[in-house]
Amino acid sequence: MSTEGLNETPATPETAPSNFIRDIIIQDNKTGKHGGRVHTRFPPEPNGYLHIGHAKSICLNFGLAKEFGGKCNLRFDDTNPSKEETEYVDSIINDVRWLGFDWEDRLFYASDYFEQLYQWAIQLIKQGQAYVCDLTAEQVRETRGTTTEPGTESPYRNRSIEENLDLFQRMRAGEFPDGSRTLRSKIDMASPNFNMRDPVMYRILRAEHHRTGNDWLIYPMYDYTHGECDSIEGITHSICTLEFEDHRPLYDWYVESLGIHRPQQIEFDRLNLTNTMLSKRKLLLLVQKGYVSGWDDPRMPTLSGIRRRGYTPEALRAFCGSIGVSKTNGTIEFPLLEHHIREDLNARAARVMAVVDPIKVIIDNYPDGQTEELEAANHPDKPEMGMRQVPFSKVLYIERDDFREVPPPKYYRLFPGQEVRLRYAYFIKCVSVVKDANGEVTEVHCTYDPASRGGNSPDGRKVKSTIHWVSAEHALTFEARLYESLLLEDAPQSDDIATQLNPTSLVVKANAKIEPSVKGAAPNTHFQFERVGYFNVDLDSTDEKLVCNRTVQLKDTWAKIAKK
RNA sequence: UGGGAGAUCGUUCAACGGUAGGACAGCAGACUCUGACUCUGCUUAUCGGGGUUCGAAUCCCUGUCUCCCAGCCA
Repeated sequence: MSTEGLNETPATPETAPSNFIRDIIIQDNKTGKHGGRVHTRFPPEPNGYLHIGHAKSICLNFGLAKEFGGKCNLRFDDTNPSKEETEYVDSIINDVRWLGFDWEDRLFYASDYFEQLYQWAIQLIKQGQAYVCDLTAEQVRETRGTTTEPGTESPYRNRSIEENLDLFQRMRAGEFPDGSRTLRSKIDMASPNFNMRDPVMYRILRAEHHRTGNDWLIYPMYDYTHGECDSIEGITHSICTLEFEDHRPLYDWYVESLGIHRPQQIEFDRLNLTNTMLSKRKLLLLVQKGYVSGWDDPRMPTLSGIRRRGYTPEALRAFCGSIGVSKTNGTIEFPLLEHHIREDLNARAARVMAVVDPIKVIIDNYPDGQTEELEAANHPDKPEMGMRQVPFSKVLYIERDDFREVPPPKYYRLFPGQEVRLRYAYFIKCVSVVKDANGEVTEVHCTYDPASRGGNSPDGRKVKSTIHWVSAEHALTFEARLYESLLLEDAPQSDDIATQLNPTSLVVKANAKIEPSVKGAAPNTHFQFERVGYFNVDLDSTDEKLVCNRTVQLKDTWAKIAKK
């Protein structure tokens, strides 16, 4: 059986209300501000893997472009070679594509523009708006001033244009050691906005760049780079997160000073999720310190992690559409994400019976050695997904949690004297139990009602509960990986990640049992294990050993009742 | 105690001077061969104080609280 190639279900933007950025675009189109054009971009730095926070930005940028008949570029903001790697570039390309977006032939790199940026820097020098500064990093910091005091001007601020041109050219040529000089913009050391206090445009940095190799010894800073890249690409709306609000005056200063196309920077709030780390720096730490198996560990909030966990692009897009866009600094509750993956998988995932924590059930009055095939629906609401045969025999496994020797109040499942239905099979009644030396129940003995074959009794008798099962003889043994949040609930925010980790974020059930129909299912096939949760086949699966990840549990009303 | 940006149900997004609405969560019920799904119902909000107005979440003033900014990171 296979659910390969789950049908594409369209994201539902029409269910999402408008947002302030959409309103700005509508207004701009009305006034003809950008000639009715909409051109956005998603500009990650290739210094880590994309996470679900990036998904919000991706959906926003590509989504807006699509909605307004515009374009969206993918551009790598690769101006700091010391942190960037090709591995990250590749993963980002893969992840954006997986999410379902297409930049066509518009894949760019800030490094594509290094020469142009250099020429523009010369222009600013010639315009008297940039100068080479010999101050050390520490001196620059000391002279920057404070929130209440203005900074002091660099003694090198008034060098002649000729000297600046010469020095800058020699910076590029490699005549000076790393960190010894910078090119700075000549703006206003007394500005209340620190970004305007003669910001650094270029630093000397001998580091191999993942694309330009050792061609450059000087690298442009983000602020000097971003607006110009947007400008070159004809970006109309440059959408970024809130922390860049203070940078907007500088963004504008560069494109205006250069006299080039001026895109419009708009800031929105970055995604925060309860109980979830969404900082590249901390995620890198988790990987480096080995707290997770890698960037694609299914507990990671990276796109590669949640993909491996079994989240679908459709669910992610629906989630991103549902959370809205604003400037409020909020935190989305994780259950909203879970709602969207359940909604998607409920509609599409094939049903299957699997027992994660097995306990043996023996049907005393069932003939020894007999096997029969029972018919089961692959999806309760989708007959077109077909039926399958599930083998039944005398010895079965059921979920340990579906049997209690002493039932708590409102417990509908199996206990001595109680009759339940085995899904698609028979009514069974518990008659006795066998225990080991420790008093643990090892076997539950039942009798079945042959007249109830298929799951209904001709006498109209009702049972309170239907439970899932597998035939011991026919079941496949598999490894179920049960995930919980990587972080402890209410973990205090701190850099000491170790103390915040949930010790049960991964529980491996090596002896889980599943019906034989799943044999050979391809990696990342999604299933609903009935009454347990949504699972997908993990990459670690082999022909000999099936490994499944629990994507998310089914909602569990019983768990709530039991708690009370 | 400088500058920038915010504040609407528990959470989040809407309402753009004219009935405060949706989603998630929660609660109660119906249905059910998944205690799932689905369906029904319910609870709960305009940060405080002033003003303008026939009418204010929306405009004005004022106070409070939260977030961001002093990398040669992005």
